[in-house]
Amino acid sequence: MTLRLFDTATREEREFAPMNPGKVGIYLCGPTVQSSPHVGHLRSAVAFDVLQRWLERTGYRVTLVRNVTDIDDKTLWKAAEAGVEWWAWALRFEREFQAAYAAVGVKPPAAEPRATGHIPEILAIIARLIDNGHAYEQAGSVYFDVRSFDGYGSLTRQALDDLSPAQDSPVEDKRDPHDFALWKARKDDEPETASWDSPWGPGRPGWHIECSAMAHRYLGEEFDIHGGGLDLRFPHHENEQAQSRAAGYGFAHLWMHSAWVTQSGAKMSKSLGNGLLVSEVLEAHEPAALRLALAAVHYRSMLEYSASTLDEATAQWGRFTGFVARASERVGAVSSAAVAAAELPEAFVDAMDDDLGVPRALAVIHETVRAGNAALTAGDDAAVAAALLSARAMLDVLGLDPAAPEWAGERAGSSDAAMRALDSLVRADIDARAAARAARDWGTADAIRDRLADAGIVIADAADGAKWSLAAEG
RNA sequence: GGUGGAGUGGCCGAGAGGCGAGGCAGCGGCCUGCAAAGCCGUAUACGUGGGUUCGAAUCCCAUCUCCACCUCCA
Repeated sequence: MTLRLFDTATREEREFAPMNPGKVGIYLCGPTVQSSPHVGHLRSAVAFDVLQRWLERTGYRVTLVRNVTDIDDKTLWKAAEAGVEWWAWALRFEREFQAAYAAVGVKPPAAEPRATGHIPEILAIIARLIDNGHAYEQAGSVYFDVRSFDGYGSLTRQALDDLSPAQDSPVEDKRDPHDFALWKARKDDEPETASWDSPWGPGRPGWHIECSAMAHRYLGEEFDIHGGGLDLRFPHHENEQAQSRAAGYGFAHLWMHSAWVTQSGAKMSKSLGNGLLVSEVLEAHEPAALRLALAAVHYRSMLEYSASTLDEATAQWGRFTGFVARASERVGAVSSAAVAAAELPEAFVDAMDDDLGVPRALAVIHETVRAGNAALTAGDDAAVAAALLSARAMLDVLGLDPAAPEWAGERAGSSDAAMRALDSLVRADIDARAAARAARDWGTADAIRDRLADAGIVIADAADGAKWSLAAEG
């Protein structure tokens, strides 16, 4: 079976066929950096990170471009309100987004272009659209002429006459109320640093044009996959596609959209103010657990977030890390090269090939871990080794290999100096408790265990002596 | 009004005509000095009403409820 992906444009799963054998170009709409990231933003990033990892695992070389929209109405407005330069405001949140992505193990993209860094490309594509008769200038702004382009609405099946008018600019300047701004003339109350010279006078890019310009610059006239959150389908992606195709470019072959994180059924969003900030969540939970929680639901299904979501994910993560730690101790650690080369169970491959069926893939991982734990109890080291390799290889595809550098060291077993110091202290307690137990002095033994537990250290007795680990957060 | 999506056991979530995915929580058991971890077992589940079929959570018809996009939004 080969990879099949759901294409928003055709509303069906399509067999993935790259333009160039062995290579995949992906353009992913990144954040508008005007406020702090919430877990919904991370869901989209994690979904496409899993896509990238699966493509890479199955032999593709992936070029993923994720833009940063560092100028828009809200950025200017919010920065002004805060009395900060708009570019400083944008950079502050760009850094927050980068930190959040890194925290949950999202691979850095091949390119991370900013809108304001691509004004020449934006001007070029606008000029091309004017020459083509698909755009027109009006009072220093330039608008896309939706009526001039037959394909308008094809991505999301919208009929122009049924839509509410676009409200990004004064309707009176437009030929059709659905026309949208490619270039916005500078307004008197906007800072001069937020405008650039153009053939139509000083101004700044409209919201959609930057993606067309940057996708063209980094991925060419046509590329394989364009991704983003569900809310971007219309108008953003519809407009992007219209601009690029009207300019004569083939643009994206396949469109993928990730679904919401909801709370009590309602979408989490900046404007609703019900967003759970990444920084808040990570204060109380491990980043890997957050990643697991976000990845565990199919990317096209709503993810219902509640107080128990992270607790459950933490429990599952504990199962994975616990098994990997115990199995590695028993049969020896597996190299990352071996993990990368390991054969994956057929059921796992089938699940991932079926439009990234992570929930089914996770079920295979759980079954593997259970079998591995049973083998550990039975003393079947060959089976333990096989389960360990298989489980780590599958978890690696999801970006959740507990032994990978980004997660190793979160728990006990770290080579970090503080952990070594702690280990030496805890060992003294473990020895004292062992002595008490040998003397059948259960009261003393339990008191030691309780005291360590209060400090967040979990003691587990095993056949070959007691082991300690840090309790899971949350 | 237009477009798209969803209703599955206490909870989260797969599946999409026929052996009840998986996880979390719960309950029973094994193991343990007691625990923890682990293992084994454990469920009148598929919004409602009809219909098709030997058989439907899965197909058809009707109906209710919820959500999203069409304004910034992952």
